[in-house]
This record gives sequence, C-alpha cells and structure tokens, in this order.
Amino acid sequence: MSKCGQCIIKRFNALKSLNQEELIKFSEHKTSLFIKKGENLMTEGSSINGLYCIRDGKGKLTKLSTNGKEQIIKFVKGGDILGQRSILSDEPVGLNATALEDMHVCFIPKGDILDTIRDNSQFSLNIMKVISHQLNQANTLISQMAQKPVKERLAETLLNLEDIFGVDNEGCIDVVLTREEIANTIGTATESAIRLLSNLKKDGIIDLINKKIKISDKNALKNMSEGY
Amino acid sequence: MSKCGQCIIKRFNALKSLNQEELIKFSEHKTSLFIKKGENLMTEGSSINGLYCIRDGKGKLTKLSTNGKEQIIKFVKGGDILGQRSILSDEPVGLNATALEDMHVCFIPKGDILDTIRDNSQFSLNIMKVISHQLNQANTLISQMAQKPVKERLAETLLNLEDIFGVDNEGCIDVVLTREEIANTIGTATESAIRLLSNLKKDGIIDLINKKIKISDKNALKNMSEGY
DNA sequence: TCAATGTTATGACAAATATCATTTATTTTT
DNA sequence: AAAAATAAATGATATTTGTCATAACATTGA
Repeated sequence: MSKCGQCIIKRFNALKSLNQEELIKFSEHKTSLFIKKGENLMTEGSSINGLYCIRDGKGKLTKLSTNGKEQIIKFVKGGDILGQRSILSDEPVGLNATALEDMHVCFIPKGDILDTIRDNSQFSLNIMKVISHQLNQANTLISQMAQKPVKERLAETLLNLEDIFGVDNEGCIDVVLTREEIANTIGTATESAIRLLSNLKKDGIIDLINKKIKISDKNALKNMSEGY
Repeated sequence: MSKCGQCIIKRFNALKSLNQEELIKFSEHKTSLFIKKGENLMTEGSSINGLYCIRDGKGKLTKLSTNGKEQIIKFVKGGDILGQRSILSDEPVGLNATALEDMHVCFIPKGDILDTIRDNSQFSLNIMKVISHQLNQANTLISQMAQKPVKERLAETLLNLEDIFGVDNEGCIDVVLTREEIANTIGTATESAIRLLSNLKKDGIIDLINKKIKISDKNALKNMSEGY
C-alpha cells in the first residue's frame, strides 16, 4: 500500500501541515478504498469513525429532503476531505457522498485525526479553515437558493461546475451529470432544467457535446447568474 | 468593566473550556459594546479582528443577494459567538449582523483567540464543534430552500423561531420580526409571507398577538413543514 | 393631535415553475 | 441486433409565487 508521505494529494489539503511522524502514523493506519460509480462512500444519518481523503475521482454530496427529493449540496474531487464535520461535532454524517465516477479514497481513523488536532495546532487550524470556508460557501448558497430564480441558479451552477472540475480538451466542463442531477443541484424539476439548458443552447451560450456541457459565452452566463 | 470569569454567558458556549489564566487575559483585553436596535455589529465584506460574544439581545445574520434582496441566514441571541468563521478562514466577514433589539456584546481581539486555539486544544475543539454544527445546519437549510415550497418553509421557520427564542408569558414566540423579515428568512415576497400567515391564523394554527406570533397547533405546523 | 411615514393587508393579474403526458433518443441487456 | 430500460426532450396545462396597486392600520415625531 502506498505511503501518505508520498501522496501528491496531501500537498493540496489540510493534511499538508502534517509532520513526518504524523504522516507515518497515518500511513500505517489508513486503509484504501475503491468506490465504483454510483456507490456510496458515506450515508446521511450514519456515524463515521474516520476521515476520508479523495485520491481521485469525482463525487456528489447530497441530502434527502423530507419530500423524498435529493438535493446536491456540493461536488467533490481529488484532494477533498470528507467526514471532518461529523468527526468534529460528534454528530452523525449529514450528507450522502456518492461517486459520480470511480473513486480512490483513503480512510484515516478518527483517533489519529483527533490526536493530531490535539498535538498539531497548525493542522487543527487548517481543518478549521476548511470547515470555515465551507460554511461561508453554504451561506452563500442558502441566499442564492432562496432569492434567485431557477434560471439564475442554473447559470451560477454551470459556472461553478467549470470552476470545480475544469474543462477537458474539447473545452467541455469535465464532469458527466444527468439532467436530473443538474436539476437536483439547482433545486428544480428535471423538465425545467432540461428546458432551460435547451434555451441556453439555442441562444448559443452553451453547447451540448455528448454528455458534457461546454460554456461558449461565459460572460452571458455571468450576467444571467446576476439577473441581467 | 465586568470580568469574563464571572460572566454567566461563557458557561454556555465555546468559551467554557477557557482556564483561569485565559479568562483573565480575555477580561483585560476585551471591550464591551452596546448595539442599538437596527444597528450593525458586523458588515458583509468587511474584515474583522476579533470575536464577538453576545451577552444579551437578539440579532439576525443576513446576506445581500446580487438582486439587492436581503436574505436572513440565521438568528442569534445571548451566548452566541460571532466572527469565528472569518477569523479562522482569514476571509472577510460573510454576513451582516444586525440587532433586532438592543444588544450587549463583548469583543475579544483576534490575537487572544488565535493564541488560545494554539494553546488550548479543548477550546480549539469547541470552536470546531460550533462551526461544524453551523455547517450542518446550513446544509439542511440549503436543501429546504431548494426543495420545499414557500408554505413549508414558513412552517419550518416558525418552529425554528420558537426553538431559538422560546416563548414569552403569553406563549408567543419571543422575538419581534416584521413581515418583511419573515419573508427574507423564508426567501419569498413580503406579500406572500403576509398571505400565508393570514391563512395560518384563519386555520387556527397560529395566533397573531400584537407584533408577536403564537403557535397554537404545533403538530399542524410540523406536518405542514414536511409537506402533509 | 395630526401629518407623515412605515407596516400590514388584500385584490387582480402576470410570470415562473411544476406536473402530467407523450415522444424521441440513448444506453444497457439479452 | 433487437428488446428493454433509462434518459432527454417537448407540449399542454395546473399551480405556485411574484408584482403592482390600493387601502387599512399603526407608529413616530413635530
């Protein structure tokens, strides 16, 4: 099994402040997981006894609302860590994490994480930074969901997706989502999402290539996301 | 000026893990503020160099959306702390904090907070717990805003308000909000909020006494908030 | 006390969005 | 390759929600 000390991923997230000794401990205790597309890494309401660190692959974090609809709260990819919120607040997991494509993930036991938080204040601060940033993003999203009409939320979401996943060599947003998943991200009916995407294509603002979306007029989308 | 060591508030929030020495340091460096109803304690986009601890009074945390509408993200009251997210992530303040009634607030400089996070791992964990819990709440709110119709969000909000602020001796939710503020909480037009409240009153589910709201049929509201 | 201002309320209508039905396209399985 | 299953697209229509106009009521301050 590979060593955490050599893992490229650890340079990009909260784990970057770990010292040699801590990395060795993590390496020895960690387990590697392979999650197939569509499978769940975490399940809402369950408890978790460690931290997941995504090596590669893409995923969605969702919540089931009381009316049975899935809401996508956040997208994740290589370098992201999962489970820290639940570990720290000692609450059950709040979100489902589902693979959008095959994923490689490492699992580090809770004990090691909590020990390190106690001993390494820089690591502790980095974890806080991650959560604080996520809280800020979440607050922004609340406001957008509550105040913006569906069209603006779609525009916003497309821009977000390009930011998060980048583009492939054809210039398409590098993630494959169903229309239903897009609808569940912006909080609307699948048919509405389909219609709005069709309109965007008709207006030459986006292009639909295979199962992917290419943003051809980013400015127009930006304006649209702000209601102009 | 009063001492942090004697402050009743500190027993109820993350500050409870402070030791004697830390409390004295906080006491010596803290300043006390009086915020009049309607005034701002923090402003979105500004930077902040300390932590606010609410001694008493009630407030709202809001965000201005790009279309110029105010979204209420969260309500706060005595015992709550403000500013930790911004301090920790080193990002500007994300929300406006406005007094709903006169408030007494203490301000503790950032340096003291960061020192204590470094030295007192229990304090550090408590702060993380607070933020983690808030993140979980925020995620829930995203899902509700995106998936639930206005009527359900109103029901949910009324129940929340009673949870947060309790009831006065007449059984009314112990906070005074304008219809506009209620609308800005659930993300709808003021007129819509007014209409829905009128309907709830007509159906005997709530009572409107002076400027306050009394929940007379909590079960009906619970069902309504879940779409039944 | 009475303007002046702001808040709450209500109706009429318009716009946004959801739902249902159906068709077409795409993917998966046999 | 055909059949079956799933996903995407589109039209028709119902429902929800927002907007605008106006009125009633309440609060504030001169």
